[in-house]
Amino acid sequence: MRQNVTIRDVAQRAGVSAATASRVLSGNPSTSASARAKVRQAARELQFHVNARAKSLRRQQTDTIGLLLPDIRNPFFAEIAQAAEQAALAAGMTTLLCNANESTAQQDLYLKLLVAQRVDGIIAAPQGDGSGKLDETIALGLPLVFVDRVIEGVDVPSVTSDNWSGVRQAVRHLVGLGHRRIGFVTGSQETSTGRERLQAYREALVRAGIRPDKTLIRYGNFQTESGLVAARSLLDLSQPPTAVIAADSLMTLGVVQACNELGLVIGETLSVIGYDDTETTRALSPGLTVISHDPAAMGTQAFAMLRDVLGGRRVPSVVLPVSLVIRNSTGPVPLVSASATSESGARR
Amino acid sequence: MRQNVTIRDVAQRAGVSAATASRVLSGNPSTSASARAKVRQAARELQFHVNARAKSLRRQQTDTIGLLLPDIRNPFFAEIAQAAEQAALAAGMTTLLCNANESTAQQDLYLKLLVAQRVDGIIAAPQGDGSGKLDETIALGLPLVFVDRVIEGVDVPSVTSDNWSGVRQAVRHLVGLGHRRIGFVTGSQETSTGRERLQAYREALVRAGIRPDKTLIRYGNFQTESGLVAARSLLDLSQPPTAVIAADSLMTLGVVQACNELGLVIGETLSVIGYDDTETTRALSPGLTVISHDPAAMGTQAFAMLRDVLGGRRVPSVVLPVSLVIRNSTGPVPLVSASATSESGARR
DNA sequence: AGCAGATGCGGAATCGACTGCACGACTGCT
DNA sequence: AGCAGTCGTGCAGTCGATTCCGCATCTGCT
Repeated sequence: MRQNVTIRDVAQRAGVSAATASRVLSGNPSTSASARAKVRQAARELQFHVNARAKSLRRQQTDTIGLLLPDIRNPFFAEIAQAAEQAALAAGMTTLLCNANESTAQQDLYLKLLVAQRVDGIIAAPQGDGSGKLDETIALGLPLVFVDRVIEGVDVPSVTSDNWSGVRQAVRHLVGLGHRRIGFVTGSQETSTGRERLQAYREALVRAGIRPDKTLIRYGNFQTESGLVAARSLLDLSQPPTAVIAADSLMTLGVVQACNELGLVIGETLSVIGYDDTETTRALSPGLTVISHDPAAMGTQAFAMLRDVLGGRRVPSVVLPVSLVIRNSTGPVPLVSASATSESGARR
Repeated sequence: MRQNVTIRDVAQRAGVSAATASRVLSGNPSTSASARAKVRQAARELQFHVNARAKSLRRQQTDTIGLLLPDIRNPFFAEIAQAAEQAALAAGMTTLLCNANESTAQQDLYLKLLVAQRVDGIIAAPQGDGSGKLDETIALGLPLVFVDRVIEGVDVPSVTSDNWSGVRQAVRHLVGLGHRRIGFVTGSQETSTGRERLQAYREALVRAGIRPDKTLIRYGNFQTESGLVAARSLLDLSQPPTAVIAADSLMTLGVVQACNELGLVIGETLSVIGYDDTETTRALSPGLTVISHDPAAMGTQAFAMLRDVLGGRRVPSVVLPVSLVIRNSTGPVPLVSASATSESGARR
């Protein structure tokens, strides 16, 4: 049998009661030096590892947080995960990773599981409108912090980044280069980021005196493949856009893949602005102009906020700034538009 | 107070004993239809969520696995994580994510934590030579499965991919194109993959009748930055290689970044072979020739193996095949070598 | 009617650690 | 010497769910 060593065994070997052993091992100061020495030694000899489940049953606190993310394969969320998890570790807390797979159903499944596990709190990049399990969880009073995404209308502190400003800067940059037909590949409208970025795109166009054109908008799902499909479809238009903005890192990759497929020269025949400045985007050539924010900071910050909530403090939401990193994937409008030369030209 | 609803409350409301309530909720067949109905209803009304910690204390089983990976930001490991975690979820098990940060010390910290949490088993991509906590954990008899990486000499089933064959194919491909000065950016020698791939590189060169040249080998740490530094240094040689192989996905990105920086045309002035066929590599242009394996399959397989171990079955290790995906980043040796034109030419 | 066997249920012990309470020993003061 | 206060310790109860054991009831058969 594995791991039967209980605190009682340690106590016995040390010649003290379990109560004393417990006090020594949990650093309770009212213990004698001799008891401390004997218990520590016994624990070492027996390779004692406290049973965290039993402990948390008694203490009514698990030192565990849930981290509910839509997709860990998305480098943006991977960064958040890494940062949050390292911060938790430093605070002596364990992280339960929950990968909702961009599915509200699976998110609900995981929320149930987190409640059952009696995690002390949850950091989530939520999905959906807050109906279902998410509302229930909030009603339960489980400490919760949103990261990146939010649910409108619920009172939960959040760390997000400034989607409006990011997209506005991107559109302004393109307009400044003379673009007027700007395509937009948006993410799931089930998410706040998906909605906000799309809205920001429309608004920024209007401000620039351009009437938003439905045919230039494509709805993706934050996955590479959807970006690829969206871009293909945009570029297949009889009047294709001269620039495309993608609203998330993976979809950005999809757009770039589509350009490569079609042999477009990014930054010349087509301008592209991506989302998230990841190691990937930095490896692309030509360098990608991106809306950049700081997922690691978001993760760290989210954990700090959760600790505050756990500590009973009231914390305000934070919106982190974003910046537009201009590289070589954006340029002036070509004299002849993207695929006018090849396909749609032939179509007339 | 949050979540005080215990099974006793449910039992009371349903007018039965806690024992019966427990039996109903855990699907024990010896319950009457009427008890089932009453208990289920009461549980629903009270929003009862079983306390998983209490349950596992009693059952001596936690339905939780530990997933110990070196770096979740590495897309390769993110894929493994996602696959393993989804498989666990489907089996009704929770995943504790442990990000060792490519550090043996942190790995040990996490192993301690996993033991304290009494996870049922661990899937790990281990680090180091097995001394320290890893050996202790094995000695404890905690079910363990290695994924991607192994520790030599310990008896733990593993899912790995065929590093030897992958690198051999890569070298052969380059030699076939006429390359004889082939640089190699290897990963941490603290890992089995780091060691095997380097060894395989040396061996493949010898087989091809080329004497391995120490000056063409650079030691990275599986991070992008190290690949960048390594590639810069290789390309800065007075006799730079005409081709470079990178031994992991992130370092591959680093190598590509270095080439972009120096303005080298990948596939012409320098041939590059990367590791792992991720969505990133597929977005690069020119398309990257890569040694490809299947992290998702590794993750799924690793979980399946762990279940077998948990079930007391004896499972053999598995080595998954790899393939060389040839794209456009590899080409014949240029007439004038990579930087001979620019730098080293000027140096003479 | 009488009996064996099946079935559903409740009481109580249990998993492992923590902690309130009480007690004995010791110190320092009057 | 006597007393109050401090300190270290152990006993036993508790957290919430599961499960062994035994009892009562019911069914079906002779």
